[in-house]
Amino acid sequence: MTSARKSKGGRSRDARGDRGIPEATVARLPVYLRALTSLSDSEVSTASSEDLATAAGVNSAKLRKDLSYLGTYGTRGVGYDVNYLRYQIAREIGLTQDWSVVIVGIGNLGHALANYSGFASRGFQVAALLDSDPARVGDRVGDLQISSLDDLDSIVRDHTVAIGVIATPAGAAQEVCDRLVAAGVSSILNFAPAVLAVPGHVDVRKVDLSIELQILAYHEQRKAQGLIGLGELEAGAV
Amino acid sequence: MTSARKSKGGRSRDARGDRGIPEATVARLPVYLRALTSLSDSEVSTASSEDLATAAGVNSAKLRKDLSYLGTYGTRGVGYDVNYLRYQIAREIGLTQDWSVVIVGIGNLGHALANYSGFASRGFQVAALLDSDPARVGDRVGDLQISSLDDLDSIVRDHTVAIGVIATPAGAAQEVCDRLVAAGVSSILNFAPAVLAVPGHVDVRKVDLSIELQILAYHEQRKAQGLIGLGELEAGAV
DNA sequence: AAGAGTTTGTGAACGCGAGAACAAAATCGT
DNA sequence: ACGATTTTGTTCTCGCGTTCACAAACTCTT
Ligand SMILES: NC(=O)c1ccc[n+]([C@@H]2O[C@H](COP(=O)([O-])OP(=O)(O)OC[C@H]3O[C@@H](n4cnc5c(N)ncnc54)[C@H](O)[C@@H]3O)[C@@H](O)[C@H]2O)c1
Ligand SMILES: NC(=O)c1ccc[n+]([C@@H]2O[C@H](COP(=O)([O-])OP(=O)(O)OC[C@H]3O[C@@H](n4cnc5c(N)ncnc54)[C@H](O)[C@@H]3O)[C@@H](O)[C@H]2O)c1
Repeated sequence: MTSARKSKGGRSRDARGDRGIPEATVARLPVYLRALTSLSDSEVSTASSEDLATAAGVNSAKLRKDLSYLGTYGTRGVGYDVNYLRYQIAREIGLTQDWSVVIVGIGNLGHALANYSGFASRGFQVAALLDSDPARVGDRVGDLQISSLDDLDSIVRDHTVAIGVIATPAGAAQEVCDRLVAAGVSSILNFAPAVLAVPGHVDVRKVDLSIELQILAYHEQRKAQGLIGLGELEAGAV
Repeated sequence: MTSARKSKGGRSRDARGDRGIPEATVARLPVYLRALTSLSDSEVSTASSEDLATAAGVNSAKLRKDLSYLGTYGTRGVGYDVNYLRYQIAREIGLTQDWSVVIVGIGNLGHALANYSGFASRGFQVAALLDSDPARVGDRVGDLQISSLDDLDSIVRDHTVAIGVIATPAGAAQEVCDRLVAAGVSSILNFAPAVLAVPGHVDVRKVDLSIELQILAYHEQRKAQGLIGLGELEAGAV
C-alpha cells in the first residue's frame, strides 16, 4: 500500500515532512524500548506487535501505529526483529549519544537520584551534583563530589549539559531553574512542587509525588462512595 | 443557559449524573489546590480565574471549565473565595480524610520517600515501611521502623491502608504488587521500571524517571537537528 | 505454483480535551 | 435606578489520540 505511494527517490522517512512524532507516542517509545531490551536479554530475536504490546502493557493497534511513525521496520506475516527495532527506537529518541545531566539539590531525594544506577545504563551521565549549602559542598556521593552552585556555568560549558534535574525545596526551584537556563540548560526535570516559568525553547517535565497520590486518593474515594451507593441501592431495592 | 435547563428539584450537582470528573481535570485539581494554599498563606482571600490560572500555570478558560465540574463556587464579577474553593477541591479529591500508605522497598529511593515531609502535610500518613531484606528489617528511618513483608497483611488490616508505594527493584515489582493487592491495597504508586498487571478494581500510577529523561532527550535531539537543518539551509540559500 | 495462514501498516470513525467566544450574573459609580 | 464594568459558567468548534477493521505483504505447506 504505502510502497506504491512512496516516492522512489525520497528518503526512507515517509511522507511526514516535519519529522514530528505525536507527543503521546514519544512518551511510549521508552516503554517499548524497555520491553525490547527485556526480550533481547531473553534471547528472543523476533516479536509480533501482539507480543510487544503485551510486554509494554498497551493495545497492539496502538503499538503498531506508534511504530509506523518511525518508519516501516516490521515484516508482515513475521513481526519485528527485536534488536533492529530496538536500535531504531533508540536512535529516534536520541539515545545513540550520551547525555550529560546535572542534579541540583542534594538532599534526601538528590542523594537517591545520585546513587541511582539506572541513569548511566540508559545513556545519561551525571556530570555534576550541585547544592547551595556550603556544609554539603565537597561531600562525596557515589563517585562524585558535591559542587557549589557557583560552578554551574563552567560545568555546563565543559560537559555540554543539556538536561538539569531540580531536587531543591519548592521555594528555591524557580531561582535554580533560572540559573540553569542562563547557564545553557534547555531541558529540565523538576521534582519540586512548584510551577516553573521558562522561555519558550526550554522543555520542562515535572514529577510530582503528591499529585500522584492525590489522584489515587480521588479514585479511592470514588470507589468507596460507589460501594456505599450500591449498599443503599440494595437496601432500598431488595 | 443551563439555569433554564437545570431542574429545580435536582441536587446542586449539575446534570452529570455519574459524578465523573474528566481524568485530565482530576490531574489538575491538586495543582489548583496547591496554588490556592499558597494564596491563602499570602492572606489573599479572593482570586479570579485569571489569577488562579497564572498561579497554576494553565489557561484561565481551562481552569474555569475544570472548576465547573465540581459545582458553581465562583461569583461572577468577583472571582473565587480562596478558602472556600480550597475546601471544596480538597473534599472532591478526598483529602478531608487521612489516607494511610505503605512503602515497600526501603533502599535509596524508599529512604528518601520515608523521610519526605510532604506526605503528612497533605493528608497522607505513612503507616509502615516494608522490606524483604532481613538485614534491613528493624532499622529506624525517621520515626518508623522497617517491617518485614510478612507483616503486610496485618498492617494493611490494622491501618486500613488503601495505597501502596512500590520502590523495589523492577524484578520484584510484580510480586510485591500481587502481595499488596492480596492484602487489600487497591491503589498503587509504582517507581520501579516495570509494567504491572493488576485486577480491574486496582488503580496503578507509575513514576518513571528514565522515561522522563528519554522524553527530554528526544526533544533535545530535535532542537539540535533543527539547528543543523537551519544551518544547512542558510549555507545553501545565502 | 498456489492456497492457507499470519501479521503489518493504515484509513476511517469516534470520543475526549483544549481553547475561543459569549451570554448571564454580579458589583460599582453616579 | 441604571448603565458600565468585571468575571464567571457554558457552548461551540477544532485537533489529537485511540481503536476498529481490513487490504496488502509476507511465510509456509502441499
Ligand atoms: N524526598 C522525597 O521523597 C520527595 C518526594 C517528592 C518530592 N520531593 C521534592 O523534592 C525536593 C527535594 O526534596 P528533599 O526531600 O530532597 O529535600 P531536602 O531538604 O532533603 O533537600 C533539599 C536540598 O536542596 C538544597 N538547596 C536548597 N536551596 C537550594 C538552592 N537555592 N540551590 C541549590 N540547592 C539548594 C538544600 O541544601 C538541600 O540539600 C522538594 O521540593 C520536595 O518537595 C521530595
Ligand atoms: N534511586 C532512584 O533515584 C530511583 C529513581 C528512579 C527509579 N528508581 C527505581 O526505584 C526502585 C528502587 O530504587 P533504589 O535505588 O531505591 O534501589 P535499592 O536497591 O537501593 O533499593 C531496593 C530495596 O528494595 C528491597 N527489596 C528487594 N526486593 C524486595 C521484595 N521482593 N520485597 C520487598 N523489598 C524488596 C531491597 O532490600 C532494597 O532495600 C528501582 O526499581 C529503581 O529502578 C530509583
